Amino acid sequence: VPAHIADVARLAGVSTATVSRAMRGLPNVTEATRRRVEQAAAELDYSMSPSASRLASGTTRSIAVVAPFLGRWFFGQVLDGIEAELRQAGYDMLLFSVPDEHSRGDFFSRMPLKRRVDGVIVLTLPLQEDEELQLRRLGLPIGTVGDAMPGAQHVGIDDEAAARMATTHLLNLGHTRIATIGVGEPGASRFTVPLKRTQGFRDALTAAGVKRRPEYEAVADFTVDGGDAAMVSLMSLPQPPTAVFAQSDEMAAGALKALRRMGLNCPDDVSIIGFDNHEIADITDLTTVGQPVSEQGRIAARQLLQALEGGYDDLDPVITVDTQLIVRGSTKPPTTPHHTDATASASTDSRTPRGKRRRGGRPTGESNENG
Amino acid sequence: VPAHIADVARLAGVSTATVSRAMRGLPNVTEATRRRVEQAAAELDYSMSPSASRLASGTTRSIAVVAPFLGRWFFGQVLDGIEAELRQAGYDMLLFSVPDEHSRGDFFSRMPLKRRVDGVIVLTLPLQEDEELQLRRLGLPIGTVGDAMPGAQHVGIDDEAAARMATTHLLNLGHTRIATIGVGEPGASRFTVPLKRTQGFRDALTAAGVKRRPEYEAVADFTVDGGDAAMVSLMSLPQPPTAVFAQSDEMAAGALKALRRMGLNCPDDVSIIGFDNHEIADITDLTTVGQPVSEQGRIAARQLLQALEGGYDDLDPVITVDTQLIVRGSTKPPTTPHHTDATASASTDSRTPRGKRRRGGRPTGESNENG
DNA sequence: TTGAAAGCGCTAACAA
DNA sequence: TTGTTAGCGCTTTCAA
Repeated sequence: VPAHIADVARLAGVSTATVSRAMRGLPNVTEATRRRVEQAAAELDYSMSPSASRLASGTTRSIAVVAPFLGRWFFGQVLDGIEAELRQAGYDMLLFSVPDEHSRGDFFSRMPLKRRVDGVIVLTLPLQEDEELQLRRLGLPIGTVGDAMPGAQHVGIDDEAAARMATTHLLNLGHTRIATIGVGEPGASRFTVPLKRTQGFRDALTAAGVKRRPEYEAVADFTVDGGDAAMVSLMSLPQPPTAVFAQSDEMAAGALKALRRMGLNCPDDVSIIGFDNHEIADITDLTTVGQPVSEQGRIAARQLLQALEGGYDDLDPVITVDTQLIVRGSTKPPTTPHHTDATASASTDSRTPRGKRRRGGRPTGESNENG
Repeated sequence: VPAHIADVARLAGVSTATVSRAMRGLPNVTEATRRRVEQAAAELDYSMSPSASRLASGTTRSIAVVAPFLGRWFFGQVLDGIEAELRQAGYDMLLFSVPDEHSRGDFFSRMPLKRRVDGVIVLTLPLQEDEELQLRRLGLPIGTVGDAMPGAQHVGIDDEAAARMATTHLLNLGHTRIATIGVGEPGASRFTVPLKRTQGFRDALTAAGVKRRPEYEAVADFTVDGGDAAMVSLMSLPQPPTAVFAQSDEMAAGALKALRRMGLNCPDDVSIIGFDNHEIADITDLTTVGQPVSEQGRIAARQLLQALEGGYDDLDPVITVDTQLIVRGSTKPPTTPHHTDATASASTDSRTPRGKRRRGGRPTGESNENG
């Protein structure tokens, strides 16, 4: 039999209202009273009933997180960041995953968040217009990570600048036959990440005076297998690329797999640069563009909490975190041609510091300060 | 202004009690009435308040999942399985992560689950005695995945048999200098997985008449870096092993990294077998022991729901799922010695079918049927 | 700063 | 099968 607020009130010699105030740390309670209440609560091993509290207050102190997958590295990292921040603030975290069309349709039609949470964080989920509408009709503050949504708080990276940085790294090594893997299927979804990264890729080529070749832009779905298949088709071209910018480390890993199967070597035959600084990038010695993933989750959570606790106004609608070039063993100058230099240059503006070294003898990194 | 149950009742021309019954699909409602209620609810865009429902019914229709990390592959996979199962049953999933001593102490002392959930699933979290006690005092049904807890439902694999299978694979290739990576620090925690896997490792050696060497049992913490460090120390022995059984794919990946750095080749210089069939195993062409991870989450959730919905009794207290040897390119006979055969044999009992081929030309696999 | 009392929106007995 | 009604355990006015 759990203790009730009335039991605590009785033991502390105050009213239930005072217990409620004291337990929630409201300001209008004497220190002495608060202490007595806390002691009584401890003695009775009291903890309030969230349902009763929620019903009475109309606030849930819960946040929903909606993600397409839970089992992928990126989402796990973001979740970790969100969880840490929410727990610290005493909020509950409800998890919803919408991996396929079915669960997704179900989710958006039934909107199981309805009177359940105070806010929502959406992770890299390209929403249809009507889905967005459904979400917005909840009337809750919404945060997004990785893929922006008009009108919602957003934290992410500058995908275009990061892609330029990756591509420029390859250009600076002397490559000119550079392909990218990850281009979205035309009009397939509203997943904007590949659009932006492809744009950055093209811009870097243009800036370097390298002609864009459509056959060097391979569609893939950000999975290992997708990267594998894309690499196979790239290497089957009459003139295969000497360097590849994979728009995710998972696709890069697939590309490496494909090369191995074809008896080709990276970086001797083809240089590959990935994106994310996934754990497999470290393991496979993959040059990549690092982004602070769980940090983005933490920021998104913090922003949402801030919106809830009053300060809707002084909220940055968009927060952009830095990316960073991490050079490992998967990129090097092409075997034959004109090698210029091994330094990347892909910052958003020309004031970006160059040649920063990371502490502790880890790979050379260059920051891309934006936001 | 959201509609209330009274509004629906009015519109449907019934009482609130009937609305409640109809909406929850209770049996004692006429089809006609139910339809009218549902129409009214749809018309008013009504959805019940979970807090009110919980307060009145005393049941939360929520499950807590407690995990040490959210960002690691294994946990993400399990979560995915749990989430799918819970959502289907209309349960909410609350996530708690306890990555460090601080958050862990906080969690177990404040027990934020108290009146919040109907059941708990604990993922591979080796609990201290008092923590276990705290959990049990909640009086809720508890399920565990990966690391058992006395008195709680459990789903997992037969770690000993699986480790025997892995080790026997190396033995059958002709190796005799076989090390393992992942042995727990003596008495460090109650994390039983490495204990069991090490036991299986030793048993396989003994069964093959190979003498056990203490220096071939390297302590590591199931991370990439831990595997790396362990591999370095193994290869620095006067007589380094020719084959290594890493007790997780992440440690195996670390071992591969270490080898690469030392200028050694896998499998030419050292064979490595991992454990889990993590995505990196596929990527790095690693022979490993596969286990159905998200499936274990799904099963754990299903069991817990079953316990909640009445059938505490006819519940298997322990469910063991099969593991499977997945042979890839990281294991081969040692360069010099006596090669016997390339077939593994590590089943729990002698009736285990042998030499099963997986459909579709994937790597040879052998099932380890237990449970 | 504290207390009294009226809800918050539903569910579960019980009665019909 | 349906309705009536008394809670579920808090929070929040409002008054003191």
